[in-house]
Amino acid sequence: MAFRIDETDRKILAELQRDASRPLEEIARAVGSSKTPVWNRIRKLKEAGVIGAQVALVDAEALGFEACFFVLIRTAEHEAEWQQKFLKALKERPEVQEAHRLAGDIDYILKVRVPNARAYDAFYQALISEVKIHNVTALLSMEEIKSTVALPL
Amino acid sequence: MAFRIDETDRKILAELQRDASRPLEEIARAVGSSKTPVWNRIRKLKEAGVIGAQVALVDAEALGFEACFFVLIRTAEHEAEWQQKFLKALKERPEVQEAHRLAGDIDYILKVRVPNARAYDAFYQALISEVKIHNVTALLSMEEIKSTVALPL
DNA sequence: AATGAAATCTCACCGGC
DNA sequence: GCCGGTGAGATTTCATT
Repeated sequence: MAFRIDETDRKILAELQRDASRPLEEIARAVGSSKTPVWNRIRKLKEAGVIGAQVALVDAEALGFEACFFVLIRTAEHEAEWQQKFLKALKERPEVQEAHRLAGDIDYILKVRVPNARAYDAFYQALISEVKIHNVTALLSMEEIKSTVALPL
Repeated sequence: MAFRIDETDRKILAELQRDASRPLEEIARAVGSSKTPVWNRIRKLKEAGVIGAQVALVDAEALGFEACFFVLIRTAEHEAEWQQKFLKALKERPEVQEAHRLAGDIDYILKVRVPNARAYDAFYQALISEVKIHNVTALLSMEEIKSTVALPL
């Protein structure tokens, strides 16, 4: 199911991951080709779902989202019904930017972005009132050293 | 320093975080305004750095990036020189999508995206040979339940 | 099949009101 | 804040390799 990518596709994706707002002609020049072939490749990559949405990145700090937590979750429950409810809760809460189910000791990790510690506590209280959770550890970020959505192509 | 945002700005940012490829007129309609005022607001938000780059989101799975690790790091070293070297290493490695310095017991958390477990091991070996690290725990993601860059505006 | 020229059409951007 | 003009650039077609 992994989409077949050649070197030119790879370069195009790398460019679009960096800055998708530039004119097609500039992208084409950057990858050493020209408009039409690059445009056709981009179209195919979009059709195949390799390229998804095109979004504007917004500065969290500038808007006062000063707190970022990584939340490690252990649960006693492993029934399908409980999991359904838990996943639904995560997907519905916009402060959850990432949620992964893990292998091993810890069952889930979340990345939660909120204005301040108080807002995190509100989130936490709401979550544990919705679903039963065995053990929670919150790691508070002091400094965002690096943050990118770009894949290492 | 937090930029002053009103309700209309908030709606505009929410739209641009969802899909920045739509024509200005559509954005304007979605936020209940019209082209000129929306355009002026977007310009100001860009000048203020609230809106950063515009990027294409690329599907990691479709390109064979099947493995995602969260790496918890404890270190004995806390001197400036060591930290410099460590941060530099993280910033230079493209497989590190996120890196945060933490408060508390664990010093750093990384999010590392690689094609497979072998590639993670290569990354890990390279990292610990560059800088001395006291203790590392890798959490392997089995399932990406949610992943968004959008802030909960 | 891939390219590049060229034609058309959409829309960002900037003026007047 | 609305309206409309202008030109850049996206999208399509076509001739060429």
